[in-house]
Amino acid sequence: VSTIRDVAREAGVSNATVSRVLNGNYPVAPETRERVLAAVKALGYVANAHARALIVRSTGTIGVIVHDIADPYFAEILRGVQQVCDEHKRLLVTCNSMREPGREISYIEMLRSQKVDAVVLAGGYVEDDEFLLALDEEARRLRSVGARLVLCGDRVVRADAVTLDNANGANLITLELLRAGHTRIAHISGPTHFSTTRHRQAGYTAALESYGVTPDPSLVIPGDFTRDGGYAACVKLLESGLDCTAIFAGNDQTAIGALSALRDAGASVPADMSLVGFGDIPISRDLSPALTTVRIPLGEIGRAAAKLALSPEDGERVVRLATEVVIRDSVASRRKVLA
Amino acid sequence: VSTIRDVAREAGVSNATVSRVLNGNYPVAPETRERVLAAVKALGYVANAHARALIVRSTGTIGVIVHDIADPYFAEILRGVQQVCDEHKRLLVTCNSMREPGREISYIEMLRSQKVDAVVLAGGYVEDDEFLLALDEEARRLRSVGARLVLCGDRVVRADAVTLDNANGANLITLELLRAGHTRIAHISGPTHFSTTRHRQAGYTAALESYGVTPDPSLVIPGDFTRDGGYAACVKLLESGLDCTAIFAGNDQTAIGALSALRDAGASVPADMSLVGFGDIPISRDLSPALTTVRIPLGEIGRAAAKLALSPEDGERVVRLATEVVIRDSVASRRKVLA
DNA sequence: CTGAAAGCGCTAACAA
DNA sequence: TTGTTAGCGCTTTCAG
Repeated sequence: VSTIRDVAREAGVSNATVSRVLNGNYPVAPETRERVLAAVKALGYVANAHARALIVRSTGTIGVIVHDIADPYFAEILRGVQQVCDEHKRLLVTCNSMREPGREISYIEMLRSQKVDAVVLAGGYVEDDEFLLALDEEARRLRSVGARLVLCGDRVVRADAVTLDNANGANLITLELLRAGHTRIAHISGPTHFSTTRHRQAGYTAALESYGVTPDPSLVIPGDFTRDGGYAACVKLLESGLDCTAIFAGNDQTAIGALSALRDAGASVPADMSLVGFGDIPISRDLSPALTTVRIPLGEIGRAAAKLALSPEDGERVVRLATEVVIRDSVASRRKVLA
Repeated sequence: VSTIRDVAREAGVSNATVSRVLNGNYPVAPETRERVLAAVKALGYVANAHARALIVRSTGTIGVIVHDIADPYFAEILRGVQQVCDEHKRLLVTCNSMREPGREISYIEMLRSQKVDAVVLAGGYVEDDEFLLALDEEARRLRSVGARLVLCGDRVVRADAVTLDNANGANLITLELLRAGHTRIAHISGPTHFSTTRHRQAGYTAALESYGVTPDPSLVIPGDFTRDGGYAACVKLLESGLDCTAIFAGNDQTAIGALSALRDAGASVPADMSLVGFGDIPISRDLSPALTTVRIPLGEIGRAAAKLALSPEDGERVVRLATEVVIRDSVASRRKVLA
């Protein structure tokens, strides 16, 4: 429990001198400097970050709120954020909202009380007026103390953002299925009220229409972006007896669940059923069959978000990241079958 | 940027009264209370956590250091820690050491300056004297300010710990392979100098010997506990032309890499090669074939560690968690083949 | 180059 | 029940 005073006494100087040595932003005699450093090491002294934060404007801390830390999607984003934070010697505070919008607001408030330099909100946002209003208000308050809110995904309120063209990605991957000759394509969607869910479904529908196939509402099964949700949705799809030859899962976790459901049902992928996902989380390539999916530059999202969070200039910047289809082995061509 | 004084002025009371309303640990007239609460809401006031931390003993924050946030192994532990922290309304600060011991020490120091109530060190520890000495010193310092260090894995220094019988788990899974008739069993191990690596390898060797098969050093290939490391090690194993019928991967990530290497080499699992892992991360059951592995109660480790971190009573407590073999589809019986 | 002193925003005695 | 006041440990003018 040693304070700056203890170090000062040990080194035979004033506490102001110790402070100057530690912060290195002021001239100090080399010899004095040595003595102070020796005292610091001897006592294992580290400055009280809170006392410091009371004075200095920046705490060097940034907060990030994710839906679920153990979901590879967020884990990869988080790793990107961490990377940039480490490079800049910033501390990262992680919070799990478990997909509860109310908790996200509470966390922002908590982070605000911690005087973080910025908060990164990673993940889809529920499209609910009350939530959006509260979020906007928090963004405003953060701004009023020189801090920032950075959104990842869709820019639902006025704030810095790293965005993704979810609709386009969904369009492209659906087109891939269409091009392979599939017309009865099921879609396991995400949680309702999430902008991500809506955009991906929109891209799917648009692709269908652009190919002249009328979207069949009974082919879109609600999911929740989790592995178990994907499994359950796929079981439901199979039991319903709906005839489809391909499934577009709303995200990779959902695809993983669907893949296992298919396997458990004795259906072979892609021979009996083609399957695609969205996200390209690392495990996708190691699945059997390796998953054809939409690549989201997850790490890049995190890095870009962290850079926005750390750069002091204000003004609602938007970084737009591209998605691309990555073809692997989970789609079979129906043309060949027909030929 | 409103302070407690602004709220006090707005409500027409003193700052002490505001403090009492907010902390709710002192009698305040209901009518006054209402006025204060109204002012708080109107101003969007949240107390400055740092000013508070300067006075109150506990900051309600706990820090956790993991090797890699995006590794499912640590992500699951982290989720457990988060869960308990949420239940107790504690803030969690997450740090990534990227497997660098030096960085772990730096992080503990940083967390100490943040006056966290405890730091949880999740993951294997390098068995290096300098590191261990530094770690022990940090544990002592943490203790001296009423904080705690909680270890997950092996109890390498005097501190609270959640331990795991790695040797036993490795022994059991190797026995499983032996029982299926395999005698030429390769082992892809972990990073050198990690206690976890050593213990798992020891369990493997012991199992072999208990079955009367002499361990062949050329069958243990160094790995690094990552997917790519597992892939590379497996390729090396295949190229070396060593005859083995089964592989015990040091952890599941390694097994995933090995599985892909095997697939890419055209070898079928388990028909051509049996494969087992260690950890039972969630994805293990979704692999093809589903992976036979050693189950580690990852979430439970996190929860137990968090509980130790939050419980004030001191005194180097050790929570011992059990591992168990979970049989899935990646091991083939060689007896049948011979029969 | 170094020291003395003010004060960051809050809580906790101590008074009233 | 409420207000006044003394710090928590640090940084930062302002003197010297």
